[in-house]
Formats: sequence, C-alpha cells, structure tokens
Amino acid sequence: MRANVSDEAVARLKDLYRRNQDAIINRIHEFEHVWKKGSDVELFRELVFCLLTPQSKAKSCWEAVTNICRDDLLVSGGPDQVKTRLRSVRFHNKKSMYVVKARDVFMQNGRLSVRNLLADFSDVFQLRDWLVTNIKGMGYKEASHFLRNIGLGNDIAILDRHILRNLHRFGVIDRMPDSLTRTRYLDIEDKMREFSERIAIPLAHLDLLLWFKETGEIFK
DNA sequence: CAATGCAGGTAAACC
DNA sequence: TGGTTTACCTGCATT
Repeated sequence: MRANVSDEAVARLKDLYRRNQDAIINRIHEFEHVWKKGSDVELFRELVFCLLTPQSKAKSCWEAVTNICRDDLLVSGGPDQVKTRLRSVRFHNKKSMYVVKARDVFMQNGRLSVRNLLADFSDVFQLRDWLVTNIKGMGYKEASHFLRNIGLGNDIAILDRHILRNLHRFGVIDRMPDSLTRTRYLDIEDKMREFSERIAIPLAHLDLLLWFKETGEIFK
C-alpha cells in the first residue's frame, strides 16, 4: 500500500488532534455538564442559539441570546421584544418567530419543560427527528448542533459547510452536496462515522477538531 | 467611502 | 414523492 496525499493529510490531522485533544475533551465535558446540571432555561438557551446561527456569526448569536436572557425575555418575551434583541443576527424577522414558536412547544403548565420532553426519547436519532419535525427553523444540522451543545451529540455529526468541505478534502464524500435532504444527511453522517473509526478519532472529537482546523478556535 | 465577501441553513414553492 | 431552487435579509471586516 503506497502512501498518498490523503494518507498524509490524515497524518497531519491526527497530529493536530494529539496537540488539541485535551481542549476538545474539556469542551465536550462542558457540553455534557449542561445536560447533567443545566436548568430548563439553560437548555432552552442552547436551542435558541442554534435557531439563530444559520448563515449568521456564532458570536453575534450568542450575544443576542445573552441579551434576551439579560432582559428576562427568554420565557416571556413576545416576537417584537425578541426581534429587537436580534438586531445583529441575520434573518431576525423569521428567527424571532422561530424562537417564540419553539418556546410554545416546550411549555407545559405554564413553565418551560425542556428536559422532561427530551428525556422521553430512547435514542438520540429519534430525538433529532422529533426536533426537526416539531421545531420550525430547525433542520438536521442545527438539531445536531443543539444536541451536541447539551451533551447528547456523541453519536451524531454536525454537517455544516466547514465539515462538509473537509469531508470532501479527505475523500470521505465525492463532492460537495448542493442540498442536504434527510436521506443524504444520514448517508454522509454514516460516512463520517466510518471515517472517524478508521482514523481512531471519536465522531464528536472529529467535529470539534475540523472546526478548530478551519477557524482556529473551539467555540460552540 | 463604496464595493465586496461572508456568516456553523431552513422553509416553502416548484416540478 | 423527493430532489432542486429561491427567499429570507443584515452586520461586519476587508479591500
């Protein structure tokens, strides 16, 4: 077996992993802490963040979430009140509606019950399907992003443009998909899972690693 | 200062 | 029926 470009790229990736493994593991522990100890508000805050991020800057989105919480509008704020806190977020007209609608889904007897609802599911794939079906504005990528951020993402992939570009570079997928249907998402997710097993980097670690490789930071 | 590129995509309409 | 296209829409950094 002759070494090729892909093998060298994988070797560099594994090296990058060795040098950042501790930071990655620490970050994943922080995610898991949200599910273990976080309140319903904290869980919902992560969901709102993920509703905001499509085509937007993650940092601006998290600031917007912080502002909504600061003004105590996460649970009680109306669409207009939420919208004014999303000024720096792209597509805030639609996203402010998504936030308010999502909150209604998790309201039980006048209080936010995120944990109860999510804990009912036996596996994360069913849970993700449920989120995509019931939370308007949430597709497979952001549902996976949310689950990862609350510590339930060990066996799923967050197929954003950075990850897809890398999967293409590493020959995991033949070409960049121009759209991601459910079938295609699950198919590429399987291929990424096989890739992670082949190079002995856990799927959740691989996501953060590739993200770090592209942006130079481990954020959310 | 104007023009340009880019932000962790999704819903709905369309065929 | 499921894949593809289009609207959503703006702040911010760079040139």
